[in-house]
Amino acid sequence: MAEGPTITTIAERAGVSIASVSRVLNGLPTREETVRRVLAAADELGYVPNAVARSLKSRRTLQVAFAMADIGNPVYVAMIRQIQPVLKAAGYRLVLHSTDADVAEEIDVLRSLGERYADGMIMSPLRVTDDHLKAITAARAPVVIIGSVPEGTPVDNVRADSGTGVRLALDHLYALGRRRIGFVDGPLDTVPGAARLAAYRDALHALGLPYDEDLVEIGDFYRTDGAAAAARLLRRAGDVDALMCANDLIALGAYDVLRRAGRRIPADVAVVGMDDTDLAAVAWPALTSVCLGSAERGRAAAELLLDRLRDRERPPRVVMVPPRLVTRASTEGGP
Amino acid sequence: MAEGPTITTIAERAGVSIASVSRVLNGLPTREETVRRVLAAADELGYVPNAVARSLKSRRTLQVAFAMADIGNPVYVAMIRQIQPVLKAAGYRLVLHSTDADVAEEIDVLRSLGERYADGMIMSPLRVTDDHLKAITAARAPVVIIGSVPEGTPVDNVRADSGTGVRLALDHLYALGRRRIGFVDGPLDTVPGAARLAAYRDALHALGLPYDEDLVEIGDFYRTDGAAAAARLLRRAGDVDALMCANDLIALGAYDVLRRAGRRIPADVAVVGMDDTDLAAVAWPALTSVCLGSAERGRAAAELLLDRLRDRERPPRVVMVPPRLVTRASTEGGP
DNA sequence: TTGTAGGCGTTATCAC
DNA sequence: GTGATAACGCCTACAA
Repeated sequence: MAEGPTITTIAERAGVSIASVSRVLNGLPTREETVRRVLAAADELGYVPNAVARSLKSRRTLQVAFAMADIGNPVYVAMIRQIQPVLKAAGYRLVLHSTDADVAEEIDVLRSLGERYADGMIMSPLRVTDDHLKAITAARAPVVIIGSVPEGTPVDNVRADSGTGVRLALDHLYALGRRRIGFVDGPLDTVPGAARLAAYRDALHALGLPYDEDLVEIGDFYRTDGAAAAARLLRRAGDVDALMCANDLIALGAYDVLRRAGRRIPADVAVVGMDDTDLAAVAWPALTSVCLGSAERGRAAAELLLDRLRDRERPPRVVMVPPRLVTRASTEGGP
Repeated sequence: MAEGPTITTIAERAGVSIASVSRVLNGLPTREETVRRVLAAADELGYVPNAVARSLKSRRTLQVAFAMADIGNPVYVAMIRQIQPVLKAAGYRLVLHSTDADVAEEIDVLRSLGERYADGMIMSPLRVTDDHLKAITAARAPVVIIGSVPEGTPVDNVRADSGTGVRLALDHLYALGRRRIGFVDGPLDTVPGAARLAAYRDALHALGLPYDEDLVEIGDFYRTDGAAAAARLLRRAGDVDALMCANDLIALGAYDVLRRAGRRIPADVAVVGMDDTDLAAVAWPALTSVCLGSAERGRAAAELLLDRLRDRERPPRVVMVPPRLVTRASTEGGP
């Protein structure tokens, strides 16, 4: 762990100037003899270029940050799995930020881009406040948002269509003969929470079903909150025959409650989740879930960002990833 | 996204030297008037210090890298969840590397520390080859290994005791009356794969049960491989009444196969996994699993590394995290 | 083709 | 207390 060699060390060893060393190392035209001596010296010394010094000069860090609410949610893991190889192939490292969906922390992370430790950032916020929008446009490096931002916001943006997703799920449940379809949502001040509730109402309307407040409960996007909310719903509307859940974690929470209440899935209550995470396939009965394309969204975001890093001036782009219903055992068969 | 302000900009604006700016910004004793003018200028300009320049000077990046096989395995997610906050509290960012358990890539990642983009690294390799050991000791920054390295290797090291873990599981199965206990392992050239097989043999011996080759199958540490291996095992040893699996993913693969074969869990075949990931609790029936303390190991590794960054000279430390059997429905009741 | 020198933005050591 | 000034390691005009 001695002091590492620098181009100066190499220059001395090879008997040339540091400029020549730099040229050789960067493949610029150089006399063959010089090339040989420099490479030999570099090799003997085990030289590795200092990324920090290079960054200071080049004004590029070859790092990209990814900020999400909680890496415990498999949705984000699915995104990272796609983001990482795309970045890596382009020579970028990935820096991770967990924000706990805390607005102040997300703003902070955006502001931290001013430290120039990364060339750009991918962020997947649950809430998008005015402060977010300000921080995004003020950010010192390009930002790609996974999630919906207000129309016209000048930001590269990858969005899922959870509205259509809810619609797909409700159509499916309706086709199975379910008529008392409950909805367990996440917080209404989050973008997905609000969008999914609206979509639920619209879908009911389109199906000619009444909107019944007793059938709706709000928790948070975690399993335990989902369980609590599902329990409340079940108490209020015991005749529910299907549960639409705003994500897979909530759905698994609902599983726990339904089991404890002695309701069979799907015979008594069909359950649909959202995000189609790995958990959906593992759960028993396997969980029908609306796939919002987390993997595709991650990949698209990474590509948008790389593209943006190549051309800062191109107009912002919006990528829509269509939803897809993945039916499994939790909705098979009738009531 | 204009060129960001630097201490030079501030110095001009405040009518002082860059040295004074630096002093104020670093809280060194300065005349009050100067402090005020500098802070005012910095504030007006929205100054944020450049992390790269600071790193070049200070020779610290305030970044730590974490390298693991595959972020798709919840074990690593559990580690990250602990590592991240610990690092963050100490002012470090987290850089992520997925290596696919590829030895060459892991060596590469270790070597990349020579670029000095991180102050240290936490690595959780499946295989530990001689090349690993060489690369680790040659690394230009401190490395903490999660997993077992040969006795006496001068490296900070956090290890689980999967041997004892296997023993706990087999004792449990034996107590439940199981006598034909199969074992689905991962590759034998991995450290955990080899250790767990040895432990399986020892445990059988201690219990007075014969070692039967037909009861052992090797796959990889993924669900599909686990399923294939379990299927082979089932064909060869149809009378198996329990399956010990080398991790949770394998166990879930075994679930699939057992179900397809019409075997009830646990009535016909009890199943035990390893790692006690989130999946174990979600699966149905809930999976009994040996908790190897992924979370604790992550936290311990982060703390070892931070500690090492404070004192490069202290002797290497080894932290052992004891295993714990978490019993769930997949092993309840007798044959 | 090669070397000298300046600068990227900070910190830190000097004199003043 | 404060201001020049020299690093940190690299890249790149510009000169030779």
